[in-house]
Amino acid sequence: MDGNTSGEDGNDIDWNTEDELEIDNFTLSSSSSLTVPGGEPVVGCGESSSSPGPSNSKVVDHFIGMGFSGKMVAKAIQEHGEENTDSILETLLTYSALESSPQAQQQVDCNPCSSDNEGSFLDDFSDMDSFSDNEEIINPTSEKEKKMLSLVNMGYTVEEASIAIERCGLDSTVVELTDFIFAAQMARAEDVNFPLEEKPRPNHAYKKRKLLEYEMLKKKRQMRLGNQTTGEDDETVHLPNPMVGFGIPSEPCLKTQRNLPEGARGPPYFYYENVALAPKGVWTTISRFLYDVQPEFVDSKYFCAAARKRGYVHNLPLDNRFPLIPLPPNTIHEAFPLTRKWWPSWDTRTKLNCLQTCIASAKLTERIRKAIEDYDGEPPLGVQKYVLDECRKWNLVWVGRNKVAPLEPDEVEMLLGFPKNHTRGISRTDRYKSLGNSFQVDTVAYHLSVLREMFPNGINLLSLFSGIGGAEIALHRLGIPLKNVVSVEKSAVNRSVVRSWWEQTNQRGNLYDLDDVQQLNGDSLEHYMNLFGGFDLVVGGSPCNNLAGSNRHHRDGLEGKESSLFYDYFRILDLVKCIMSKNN
DNA sequence: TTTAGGATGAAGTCAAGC
DNA sequence: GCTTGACTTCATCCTAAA
Repeated sequence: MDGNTSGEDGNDIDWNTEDELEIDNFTLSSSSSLTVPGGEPVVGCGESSSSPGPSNSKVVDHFIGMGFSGKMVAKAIQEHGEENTDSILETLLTYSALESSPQAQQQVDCNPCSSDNEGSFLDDFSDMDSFSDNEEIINPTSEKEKKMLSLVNMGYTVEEASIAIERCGLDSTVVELTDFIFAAQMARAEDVNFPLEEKPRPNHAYKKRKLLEYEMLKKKRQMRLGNQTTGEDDETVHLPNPMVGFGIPSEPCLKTQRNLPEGARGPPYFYYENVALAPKGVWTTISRFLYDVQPEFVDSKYFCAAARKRGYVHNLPLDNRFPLIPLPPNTIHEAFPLTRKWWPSWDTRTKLNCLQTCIASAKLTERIRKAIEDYDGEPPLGVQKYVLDECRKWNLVWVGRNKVAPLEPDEVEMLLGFPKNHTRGISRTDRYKSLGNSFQVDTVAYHLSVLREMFPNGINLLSLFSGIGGAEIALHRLGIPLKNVVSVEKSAVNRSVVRSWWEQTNQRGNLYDLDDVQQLNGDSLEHYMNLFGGFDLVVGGSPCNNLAGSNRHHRDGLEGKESSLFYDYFRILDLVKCIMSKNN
């Protein structure tokens, strides 16, 4: 398969449903003709009331007779006048539906994209602005109602929508209104005194906009799955024991075939990574968003001398995987033979624990030295336990008599499969941090190895949360030419590491490095995809800060400040799938 | 301002024992 | 089945020194 060609797997996917439009157009009345971002009018599909408006109380009786409350009917008539029965009915149906079940009104087929609608991408909220503007032109008398509909369609209550419009003004865009509501919601959630009168600060606007995207994505997901997802958030994804995924080099044939859900089939191939030991429900959510693909949980201790329990969600084939050669050292003593001389018999470790972003201090190693130096032979069991606990916790190795030490950065590089001195040149603290947040290259390469036969002429890669380029290095070491790489990484230090590696390895392709996944929208993606014909692979390991057990302060799950960027991975992947589907 | 050191547990998995 | 304890965890915040 050529790098620029699309696979056939995705051809049977129904890409044609007007998903975004269905999300936006919650209205139940056929009388509602709205203009969408692409400029095409969309007509609702519900029943309409086209009968001429009867006069006075007959209108009230008419709607009360249909089952609406008198109060609701009066309010609707007050808003639209007795003659405008279509609008009255539309409002009544909306209010009624919202009172019963807002979610129930969104039972629509929600395909990931609208292939006929130019520019109608989920991330592009300027579309929503224009949506409002167009409404204003078409039907200025119902502007408030339409804006309320847009807001309640996003999951806000009628009360929240009404207050937002009242406080921000009728001229406000939908985005401004949602920003306002989010500011209030966040303030309530954090129990912070955030007066409703206070307009959201500009520097918070983008964050709240992201949260809006997240809410919409969640709804989109719920709609796609229908009632199946209701109440299933606590469903636990069980971790395999042993954690060997679908196979490891020493046991490669555990599973070679699987039936991917239809929505997961490429193009492009995708590969997502995060910590396996995340709070309950996280992997269920990740799996649901990523097209119901079951995660592959792998501990990198089966690939190298250090544990690294990670979950990988991908749509790659499973057969004919092969490991990177040479195989990395598999035990501590193989990796660090000089430690063997000083290693006490009562330290039975053969593997290191997970390599993290911080290391033990010199004072701790000094305390350990003092704790054991008084004993000529083996220290008492209590001392042994203290020392072993600290050694396991901080991944200490024996470097002298009674002397333990943390791993040096270049040793961490080696264990994780990076080239020697890959991160050299940045501060020691940054090296540990960047390495601790990176892929284990051999593990990732084993999964990606199936791409080598498919892309002999090279690959176009979209690398999100690139870090220090673990995915790029894995592909390079696999012998897969990197034709075009769009690498998105927030840290300038990490970007410089990847750029330096790119130049030192004499890559013939093109590296485009960007700094913020949140600013990667449909337009920029289309730009790059038109430039070189689409992406073959979308890789990303979004921040784990709020998922990792080591985080004592903000282990907030996928709703955490950093870890919520997972939804940007999904958003961008979904956009790429949409654009590629549209272009084929 | 940058860098490094030190103090700070909870949440979850797993195996053993009952 | 349940309980218990051992074990593990891509970290954050504050302070001091350079």
